[in-house]
Amino acid sequence: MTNPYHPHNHRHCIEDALQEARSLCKDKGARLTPLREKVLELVWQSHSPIGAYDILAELGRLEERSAQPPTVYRALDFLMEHGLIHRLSSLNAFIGCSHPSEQHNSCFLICEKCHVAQEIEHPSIDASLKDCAQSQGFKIIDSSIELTGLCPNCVGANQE
Amino acid sequence: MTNPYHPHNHRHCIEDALQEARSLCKDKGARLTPLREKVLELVWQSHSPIGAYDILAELGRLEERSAQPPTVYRALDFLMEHGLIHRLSSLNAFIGCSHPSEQHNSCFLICEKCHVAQEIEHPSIDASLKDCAQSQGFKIIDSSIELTGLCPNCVGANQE
DNA sequence: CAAAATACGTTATATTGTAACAATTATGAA
DNA sequence: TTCATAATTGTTACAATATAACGTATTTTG
Ligand SMILES: [Zn+2]
Ligand SMILES: [Zn+2]
Ligand SMILES: [Zn+2]
Ligand SMILES: [Zn+2]
Repeated sequence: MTNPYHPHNHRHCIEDALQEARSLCKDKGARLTPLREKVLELVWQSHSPIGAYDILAELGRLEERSAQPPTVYRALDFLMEHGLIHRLSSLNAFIGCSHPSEQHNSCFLICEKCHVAQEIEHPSIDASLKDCAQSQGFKIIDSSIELTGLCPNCVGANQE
Repeated sequence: MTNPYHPHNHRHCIEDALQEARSLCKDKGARLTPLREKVLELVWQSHSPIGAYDILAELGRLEERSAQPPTVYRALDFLMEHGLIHRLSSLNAFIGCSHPSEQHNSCFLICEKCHVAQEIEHPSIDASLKDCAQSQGFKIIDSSIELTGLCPNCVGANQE
């Protein structure tokens, strides 16, 4: 998996994500329409979360007739339902899922400076959360784990 | 600490929270004005998160001249700055902090059915998050950990 | 007291997200 | 194919959450 903090040919990230999405949707009989695919591509345009209205603006730049909010939100809903993107509630923004084919609870490290959000997977986090919830008799249905701070690239850099 | 899922005299929760807030603010030289205290009291009116506009409505019911959004948001900002309340970004809502005098990362169990949100603290969660971030070279500044599901009270109850 | 800082009031507006219904397109059975 | 149905998208209007900007009042400090 590509490290989002290092320079890399990001077209590969996009192409891989689109390819995997097509494959997953085909398997599930879900219709990844051109609009939905376009929105997914825009979400993947960087490793930073993007807002719904930014996606809307990008769509507007591309098409002659500009789309309306429900169009974008519906596409985002579809993509979330099928695990292709995640919503970061602390930012009201969306980001591509780095491993949509595996069932997982998402956990993000969000850099305050460069805005890269890395999805991490660490069994110990899942385990400790599950333990803790279980000890309270709480049944987890969904989780939102978002850690904000400084990524390895930015933690050393002097604040300007 | 009172268990929010069990029936209890909630006035005690409110009074304790207000008392501790007064004491903490006094120590820090922070001004817990009547307005800020009133908002804190409204946040503590239950163990469920409350939205800013619900607080606004409550204020409107109580005072003759109804307050405006900035008034409420400023009070909420103050209360957050001093660790007296937390914001649950997955709900766009606010809840009283159960242990404002201790430095901590908040972690919430939010019941989808009864809407009670319990703040939990478990060293193993903090440890695993810190470990995980550290292994990536990421410096955590703030965390938002919100687990949604069914609380012990509701997990057994039949869905109506 | 006067000056400065802080808090609050007020108006307007930005940002994010949905409800409702119409038009279109894809799907699948007859 | 052809019609009926379901799914998707378009469109309008609006709800819900949050903030900018500026003026007024209050508190603090010298
Ligand atoms: Zn990339
Ligand atoms: Zn960074
Ligand atoms: Zn209580
Ligand atoms: Zn419950």
